[in-house]
Amino acid sequence: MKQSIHRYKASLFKSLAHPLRLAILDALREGEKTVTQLQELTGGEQATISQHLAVLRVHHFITFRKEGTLAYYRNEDAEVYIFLDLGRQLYERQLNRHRQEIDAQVMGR
Amino acid sequence: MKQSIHRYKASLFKSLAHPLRLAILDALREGEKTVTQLQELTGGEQATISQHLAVLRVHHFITFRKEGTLAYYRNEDAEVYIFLDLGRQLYERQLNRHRQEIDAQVMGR
DNA sequence: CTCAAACATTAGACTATTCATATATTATAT
DNA sequence: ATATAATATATGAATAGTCTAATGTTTGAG
Repeated sequence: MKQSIHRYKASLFKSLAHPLRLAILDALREGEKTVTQLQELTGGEQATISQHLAVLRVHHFITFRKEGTLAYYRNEDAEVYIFLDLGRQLYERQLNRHRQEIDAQVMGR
Repeated sequence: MKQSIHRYKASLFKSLAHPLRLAILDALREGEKTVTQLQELTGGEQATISQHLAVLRVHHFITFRKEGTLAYYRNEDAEVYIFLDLGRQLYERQLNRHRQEIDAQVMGR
């Protein structure tokens, strides 16, 4: 049924729809990072980062390996980045459209 | 700053992260639809549909024209569909990975 | 002018997300 | 055995998103 596809797809989008999770994914573009490193790179609290990592793990965007007391997280599917980059194109076009709207309003006065 | 990009991008993803909104966008693939038609196609309540249409409008995914008492909605940026289709590929791969996980567990017993 | 149809908006209840705080857990060092 | 560092998890409060029901608005018909 189409509805269940939409439900699943929506949950996938939802799991990406958070600034900190996007920041984490971006940080992992350049390879493995520990939780502490991600904390420094993104400026989030330890617990908060762990929670967001858990969300990304459940959705198989990332995976990790333990080494001693450290946890090295890494991206699990490079295709996410194609997706995220396309998302970037999308919003850049939308920003332009938005600017044009405002310009039009200003000109119209 | 990167943070504001992540915030904006997250709000964009969030606006797509709802089953009914995805259903609406899918319904609009084949061209203009009135609110009543969208109601029939997606099975949502009138008010609910209108609210979700408003969300999609704010984010410039759709636009509309009025003709008499009818409102004809249509997609505003065809690139959304490239994006949505890529999303589909993403989750299909994840489903497969998930299935493999389960299989591995079953085999391991 | 009045009514009905199509749609939009508002208000409140309900549900889900998020964050911070506190508390586990695990591994290593002493 | 204890202490500490790194990470994870649980809990509750705050916030945001969603739905339903009711009300508004606009248009066209009669």
